[in-house]
Amino acid sequence: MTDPDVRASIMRATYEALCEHGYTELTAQDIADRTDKSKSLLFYHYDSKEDLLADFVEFLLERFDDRVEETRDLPPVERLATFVDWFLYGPGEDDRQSFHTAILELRTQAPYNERYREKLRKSDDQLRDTLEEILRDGLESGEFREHDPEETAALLIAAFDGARIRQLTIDRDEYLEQVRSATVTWVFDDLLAEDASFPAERHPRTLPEGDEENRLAADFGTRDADAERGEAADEETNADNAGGADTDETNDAEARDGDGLEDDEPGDGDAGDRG
Amino acid sequence: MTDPDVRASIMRATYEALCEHGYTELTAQDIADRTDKSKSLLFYHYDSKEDLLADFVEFLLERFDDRVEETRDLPPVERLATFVDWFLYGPGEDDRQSFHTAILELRTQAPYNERYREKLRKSDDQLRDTLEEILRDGLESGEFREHDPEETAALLIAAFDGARIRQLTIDRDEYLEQVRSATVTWVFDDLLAEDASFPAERHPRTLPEGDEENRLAADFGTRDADAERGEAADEETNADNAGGADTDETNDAEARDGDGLEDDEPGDGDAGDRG
DNA sequence: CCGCCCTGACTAACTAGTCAGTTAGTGACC
DNA sequence: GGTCACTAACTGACTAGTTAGTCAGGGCGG
Repeated sequence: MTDPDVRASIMRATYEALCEHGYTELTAQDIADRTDKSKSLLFYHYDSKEDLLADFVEFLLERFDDRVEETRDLPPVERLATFVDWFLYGPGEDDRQSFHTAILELRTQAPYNERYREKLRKSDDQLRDTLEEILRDGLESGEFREHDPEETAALLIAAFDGARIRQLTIDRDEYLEQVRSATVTWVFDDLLAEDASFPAERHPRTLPEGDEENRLAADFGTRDADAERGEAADEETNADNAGGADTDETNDAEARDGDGLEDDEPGDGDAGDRG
Repeated sequence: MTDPDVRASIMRATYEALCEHGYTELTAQDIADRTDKSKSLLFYHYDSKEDLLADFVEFLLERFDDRVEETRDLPPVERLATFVDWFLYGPGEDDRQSFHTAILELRTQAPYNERYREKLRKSDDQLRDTLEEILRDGLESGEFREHDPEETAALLIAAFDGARIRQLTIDRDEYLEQVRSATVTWVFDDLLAEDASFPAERHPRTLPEGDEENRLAADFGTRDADAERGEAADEETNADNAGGADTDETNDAEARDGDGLEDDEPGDGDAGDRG
């Protein structure tokens, strides 16, 4: 993979395909269909589908890094609140939902796939380091009471991840609000010194405009592409650009500055290859 | 499915096959191979593979119900401690691990599969009801301080589920201990009235004998079957009883009283069918 | 004319589900 | 006690559909 534009275009196509089909039903053809190139080209650039998906996870990590960087200047309490909101957004943002559903499927393959596992571990490191950094900063500045940042970080990540997973898988939206509320009660209110109280959600459940919920889609041009594509799609066995996703110039520009892919909360993995 | 013995035998085979292959790589043949019957019979008893798996989840729920019932007499604090241990067992119990890994894969299919989603929701109800009951009992008896049992239950389930998932997927065992410890610090220590302190883990990380970790396997005869089976297995395309799992009399007896399948912490689901 | 990007057509492997037919059991009737 | 009718349980062989990955070659810029 030499050309970064080609990569960006494949990554975008992969993102869209994942949203529409989920991970297990994702085929190489699905990805190619969202490109103006053929399926064969995917195997020209990548040795296997797994290879491609692993690169996609890598791509996600780069994005996540950038997002974390943006918050570095905020005071600990604000940063912590932002962190919470990354996880406990929505519900009601369909593209994000279906994307995270797909990523969750991918995560559950990690125990059987060392490549995925490795990437997801890296992601877990990033996430935990970030959160621990926030907590330590708060300790140093005296905004937070004495506590064990490592354990607390583990608890928060596990709780938020668990809430999201249950919301996605059993469609129980109440987990998001309840876990947020319980976390504030049991953890944040104690964490903060006497007078302070933990700030409320940034993007409240009722979004002011259709603004925030379009970020992801907009960054990747998903919505537009969907609209344009409409029917047309495919007639039998042609993998050509019927579903062409974008005009070529906007392609790399968009992909480069839009930040897409909210949180990616990596999973983890274990075990060896299957029998 | 009229004959309960046949069902039990299929359930056992499904359990074993799931442990060995995981959910996504599970084939009808894999299940049949762990039976002394043919693959065709599975489709005689069930309309589809999905049908069979849905029944398997149902089967799991029945088991879980029984387990919950067993703890009903314990005082709230004890029950709560037992509950924690159900989730945060191990690591190091390989059969449980691989089983839960497989079930996690199944859970992530729930967003695309109404049948699974429905069953998993039922399981979620059971779990939450149980935990809320424990918390309310503790409130009534004065053992627990004032709090919101619903929110607290959501937090605990999400945190434990999240910890387990991260342990399974990225193979980060530390989540189990850290989340347990953080939960005791932030939640249980506050929950309990002044003097009391939350009891330690029942089956400590270093198991006294090889006793507890064999429960699951023993109940289903996994270990023995594995050992007996050894090589032999299959030569080309015969689905006969080369891997016969048990002598026929022991079959139903075992399946009937052994309780197998520890916790099953159901996930949830959403969305519609795939495109 | 070389080498890179790219493609359509193909295949090899796999697997859910079907189907025509066999076997074993049960009861009824002589 | 024999045999006939009927049925539920069961099977091996087969099919239809799917999809990752290959390959021989086309075009084109330098």
